[in-house]
Amino acid sequence: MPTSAPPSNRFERRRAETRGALVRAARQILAETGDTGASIQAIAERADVGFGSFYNHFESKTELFEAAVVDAMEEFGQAFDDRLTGIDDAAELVAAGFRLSARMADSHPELMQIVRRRGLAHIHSDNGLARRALRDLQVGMDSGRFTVRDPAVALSALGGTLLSLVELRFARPDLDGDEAAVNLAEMVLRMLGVPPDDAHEVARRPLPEAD
Amino acid sequence: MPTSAPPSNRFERRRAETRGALVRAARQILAETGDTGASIQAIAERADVGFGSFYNHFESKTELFEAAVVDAMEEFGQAFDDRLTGIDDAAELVAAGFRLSARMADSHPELMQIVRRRGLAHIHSDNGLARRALRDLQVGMDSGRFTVRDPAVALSALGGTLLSLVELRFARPDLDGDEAAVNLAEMVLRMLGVPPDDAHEVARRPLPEAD
DNA sequence: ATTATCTATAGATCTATAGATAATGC
DNA sequence: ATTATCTATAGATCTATAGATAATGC
Repeated sequence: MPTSAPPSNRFERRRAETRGALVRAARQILAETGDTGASIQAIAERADVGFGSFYNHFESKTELFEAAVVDAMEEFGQAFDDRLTGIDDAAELVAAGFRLSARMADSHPELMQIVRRRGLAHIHSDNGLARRALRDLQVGMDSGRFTVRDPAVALSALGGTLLSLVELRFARPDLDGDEAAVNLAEMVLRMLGVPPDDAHEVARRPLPEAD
Repeated sequence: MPTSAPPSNRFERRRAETRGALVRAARQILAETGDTGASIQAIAERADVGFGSFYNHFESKTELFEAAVVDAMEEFGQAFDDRLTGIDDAAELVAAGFRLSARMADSHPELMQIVRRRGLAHIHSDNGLARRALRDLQVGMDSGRFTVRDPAVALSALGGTLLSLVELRFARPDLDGDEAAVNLAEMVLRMLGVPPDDAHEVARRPLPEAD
C-alpha cells in the first residue's frame, strides 16, 4: 500500500519492502500492547530484517512509530473511501461511518487498536480522514441537514464520539457492536441538529454491501 | 492528597512523601511529553529521591505511570465534586462539566494533559468520574431530561466528546476555549435528547463561582 | 559502480539488588 | 529494633556505527 508513487525498479521495491516490514512490525506492536519501548533489535527481528537496516529508514523509534500510525490512519480513511462513496446524504454518511468503524473493530482489529490508542492525537491533524469528515460536515450544513455553530467543534465531537465507540467495542466486547453503533450514530445525528425522528430512521438504513 | 486514610505517624508520612514525589515526577513526564521511556534513574532524580527508593514503592515503571494516571483522574473527579455540587438539573450539570474542563486546560494544564493522553483508556474503568457521570445520566433519564436508549453508549459518548474538547483546547489554543466549550455542551445536550432551544439556553447558564 | 542489507561490536545506559546509613516507634 | 532511604555496582541490554556482503542499474 504505497502512499505515493509505486516503486519503479527492483531496487526501490526491495527498499520499500524493508521499510514496509518495519512499519508492519511497529503496527503489530502498537496493536498488541501499545508499548513503544520495544528495542530496535526486537522490532527488526519481528520484521525479519537485519538490525542495521533500521537506520537506513528511520532515525529513531519515535519516527518509526509515528510512520506506523500515519500508515494506519491512512488505511482507515481508505476503508471509508472504499465502502462509503456513493452515499450523498451527509447524515447517512456519518451514520454509516460509525457503523463501519464498529464492524472494523472485528474485521480489522489490528488497525482499529491503533486507531483506538493513537487516534485522538490525529483528530486535528491534517490527514485524509479529518479532511473528509470536515467536507462531509460542510455538505450537511450547506444542504441544511446539519445545524452546527462551529465546524471545528463539530469535527472534534465527531472524532471523539467515534473514538469512544471504538474504545467501547474493545472494552465491552459483550455488547452487540452494531447495535451500539446504531445507537451512537443516532445520538450523533441529533448532536448535529438532525431531528430525532430523522436521526432514528437514518441511523438504521441498510449499509452498502462490501465488495 | 492521600487517597485513603491520612498517614498516622512520621514514618508513614515520610514513606508517603517519597511515593508522592515519584508520582508527581511521573505526572510531570506524562504531561510534558507523555514519553514513558524515561529511565527510572531519571525519574528518581526528578523526584529528588534516591534511585533505589523506587523499588520500595513500585515494581516497574508501568506500575508507577499507572498510579500517576489514576492519581490524576482522581484529582479531575475531585474538581467536579468541588465545583459542581449543588447543581441539580442533570442537563446543566453536564454543560457545566464541559465548560469547567475547558477552563481547567488553562488553569491545570499538567492535569489536563494527562487526561488528554490517557483519559480514553479510563472511560470504561470504574473510577469515580465514570460512576458520577453514569449517575448523572441516570438522574437525567429518570427526570425525563434525557432521552437515551443505552446508558453505556451515552456514557461512552460523553467521555469521548469531553476528551475531544480537551484535545481541541491543546491542539487549537487560538480558539476561544469557553466559547468552544459552550458550543460543544449545547451539541452534547442535543445528543442526549434535550430539545435544541433548551440546550441552547442551558449551555449558557452562568457557571458557579470558584471558591 | 552504486546502493541496501546484514553481521559484529564498542560504548553507553539501564535495571535490579546488596549492603550501608539514617530516622523513627515503642 | 525496625524500617525506609541512599549509594554503589554487577550484569544485562540497547543504540549507533563500521565494515563486509549481496543485489541491481546503466
